[in-house]
Amino acid sequence: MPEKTYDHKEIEPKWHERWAAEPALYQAEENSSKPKYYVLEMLPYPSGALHIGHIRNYSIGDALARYMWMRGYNVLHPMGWDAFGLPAENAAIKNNRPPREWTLSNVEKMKTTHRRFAFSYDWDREVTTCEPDYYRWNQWFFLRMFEKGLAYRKQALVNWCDQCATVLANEQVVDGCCWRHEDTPVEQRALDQWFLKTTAYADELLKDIALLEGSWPDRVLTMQKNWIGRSEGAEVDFVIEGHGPVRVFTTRIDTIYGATCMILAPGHPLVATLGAEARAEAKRMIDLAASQGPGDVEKEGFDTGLKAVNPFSGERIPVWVGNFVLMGYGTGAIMAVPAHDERDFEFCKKYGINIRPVIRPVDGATPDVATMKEASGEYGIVENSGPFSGMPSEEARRTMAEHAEKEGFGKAAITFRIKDWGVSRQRYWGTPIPMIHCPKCGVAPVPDDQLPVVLPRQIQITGKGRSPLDEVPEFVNVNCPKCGEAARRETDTMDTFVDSSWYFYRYCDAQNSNAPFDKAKIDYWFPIDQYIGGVEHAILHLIYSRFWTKMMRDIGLITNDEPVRKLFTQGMVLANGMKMSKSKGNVVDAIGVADSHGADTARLFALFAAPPERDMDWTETGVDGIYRFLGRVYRFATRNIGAPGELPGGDGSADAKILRKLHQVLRKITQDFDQRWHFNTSIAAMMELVNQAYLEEQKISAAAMAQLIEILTFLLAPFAPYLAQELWEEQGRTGPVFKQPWPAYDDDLARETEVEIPVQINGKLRGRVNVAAGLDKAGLEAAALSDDKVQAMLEGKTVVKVIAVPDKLVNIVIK
RNA sequence: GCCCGGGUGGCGAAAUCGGCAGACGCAACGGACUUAAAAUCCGUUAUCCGGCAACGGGUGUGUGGGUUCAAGUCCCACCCCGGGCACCA
Repeated sequence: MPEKTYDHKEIEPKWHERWAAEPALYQAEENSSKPKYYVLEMLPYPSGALHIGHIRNYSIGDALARYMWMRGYNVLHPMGWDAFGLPAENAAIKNNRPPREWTLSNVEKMKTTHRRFAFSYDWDREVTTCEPDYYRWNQWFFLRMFEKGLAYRKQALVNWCDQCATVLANEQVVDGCCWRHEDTPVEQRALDQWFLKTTAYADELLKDIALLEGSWPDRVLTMQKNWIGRSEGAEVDFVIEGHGPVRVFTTRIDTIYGATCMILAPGHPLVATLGAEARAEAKRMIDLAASQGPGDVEKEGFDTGLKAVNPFSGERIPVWVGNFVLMGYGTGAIMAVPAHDERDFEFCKKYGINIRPVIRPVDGATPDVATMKEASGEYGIVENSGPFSGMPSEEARRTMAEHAEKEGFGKAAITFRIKDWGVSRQRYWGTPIPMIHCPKCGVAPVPDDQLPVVLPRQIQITGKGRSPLDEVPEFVNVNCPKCGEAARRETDTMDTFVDSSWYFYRYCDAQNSNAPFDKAKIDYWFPIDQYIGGVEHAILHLIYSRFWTKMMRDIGLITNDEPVRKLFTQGMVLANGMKMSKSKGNVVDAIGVADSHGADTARLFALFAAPPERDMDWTETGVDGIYRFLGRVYRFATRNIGAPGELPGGDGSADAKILRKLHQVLRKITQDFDQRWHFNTSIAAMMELVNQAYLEEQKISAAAMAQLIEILTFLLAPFAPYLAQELWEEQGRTGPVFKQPWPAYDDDLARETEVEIPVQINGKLRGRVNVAAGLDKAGLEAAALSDDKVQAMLEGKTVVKVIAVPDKLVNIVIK
């Protein structure tokens, strides 16, 4: 066949069209005898355009999906849209376009790009979270959780901008001010909001991390452990004179005799009972903390004038309010032990509060208050602590907690850092929370048969007022499902993390209109065999998803404990060494690359430039290099397909050589897929193969050439689907190449017959010998020692030792 | 401050189990083809010293130590870069 020039503009549109006419191409089989494989990339937000960061993510998943098809699996590879969220509302304000219209048009654009890149998605299972057929199940789950006490209502603080008269999302707060009013500081306001009880699963979420070890990245598991933040200690009541008991949480009850004051969080309920001045000061601290964000904040506080009684010692200590005490952790109140806690030390030093050491280091003296520069948090021997003096810290922690429990003023306790999940958003573009507020009956759930509570489409979004839904009377005004009287619908909508917490279950049964999914289908497909996405979702999305799975299991919908068997987090894509961002204007658009170089080139380069877990740099010249490679493959294949069947002249050594390389590369790539996922080296291996094929082209027999081209086509199939399919057709074959069986490598063909062995003398490379592959130690040693050059170097020296490693090297130690 | 990654040619990187450091690609340079250029094909390219040369020798994986016949790889100490968490009592 005459050589053809590679032109992606001819090949790609041709197959793009043909594949569009085959809707079943990437469908998962419903009742299959094959083993299943569920590969999933994280649900994207439909921003309107794919960039090369997406391309990298999907290229990894798609290569894997296609490989698993070739390995004979029933592959589920779905895609959908995380379609609710703030950008649609912002677009509505800016361009006066309805959020739904804006979102769905973005979905269409992105879907077109997905198809352009030939990602093998089963679009029959597409999930769009802003559509009622999806979000009705968010509501349904919410009701189930409400029934079980897992969804509840309580007051919580929100960011408030006075100018907009609206609630701001955290990302709308810039430097403590409103994003649209740069000189309006954000205030904290308390609103009644809905929460999901993630803390009910805190223990299990932590414990089951053990099930994920080895198949999730360690750092993700570490982040989750820290996020859950289990901490063992004790709770103790201090009686505040004139007020009654206030409970503190401490991990160091053994230091309680060293407590010299009690400190309340500014948001502690007791603070609300103080005088106007104190309340104003506490409010100022709360707003300041919210506007400063995380970071080093100077500790400050004030004395309330109240006294608390230490239940162990009977000592009266002052009660302070301190900005560094968090209302959201423990009980919102602490006992300050400045001698043994760094933060307490800093605070007490600043305000001249007493410091009293009560722990002596095991191998040292009790710290001297006069010269102390810092707190000592070490365990040691308890002293100056009444009957507990002399105990080691560990023992004292246990004994003192038991004592507190016996006396009725405390107990051993475990506290978690993880909080319940606040799901209320004072927004329009989200799932309506299916609740009704009745003046008579209180909060009443919407009955199941009235689901979904549909978002009204005719709506004015101005960015002002509490929630846009409040302005829609036909939405708000309902009759109470209990008493039938006039009532108000809940106007908060759900956090979009709700949508992404269970979408991968819906993929298994996306059209079901009677239930979120059919259990039998979940039993077949779950867990997800391989989940691929960015590490930025290590905590929120992946913890919420785990929580949701456990919740669904406990209401009897599924049986699995964890949603994801294996997790892979790919690295970021940089553009010419810089992080891509809209503000820098260096976002590389996927369509642009597909136009200029083709989808295959973009996909291949996304995998070639670095190992997938590491950050990679996108460079135009690098992309050119991949394009050249594909051109080399195509020209080589086309000119050699059906080449005249002449046997090689000579001994056939060129055949043996190229087939050896071919099977070595096939073995390497097979192993890369099965174990290591270093596709950058897989692609490098293909390049080596093609380079060698160019050099030996004239000497290869027709039979070897046919094998070479066929296997090379298979090797390309997971990475460059267009080119692989085109080559498949050029070889006179039909059907999708990615449904062909993956070839088995032949170890015998791959075996080297002769190897070059480096010979070292005292660890330095001094020569090389050619020997038969697999030659044993003795033979290797003999071969090395008989080498002329080695002989010369050994002249007049004593050989102390010879290390010979078959097929690797020989090292001769001499004196 | 704490917890993860990472540091290898001019650049992206490779070296999978302690065994030839720099595969593969980019860039650069040289050659072939061409009237010419592009494209393509073939080469060279860690670095220093000696040599016209083939070649020979030294150095080299952030720094300093260590283990070993042998260290990019293992151990100890430290420096730098990136990311995450950050008053969690």
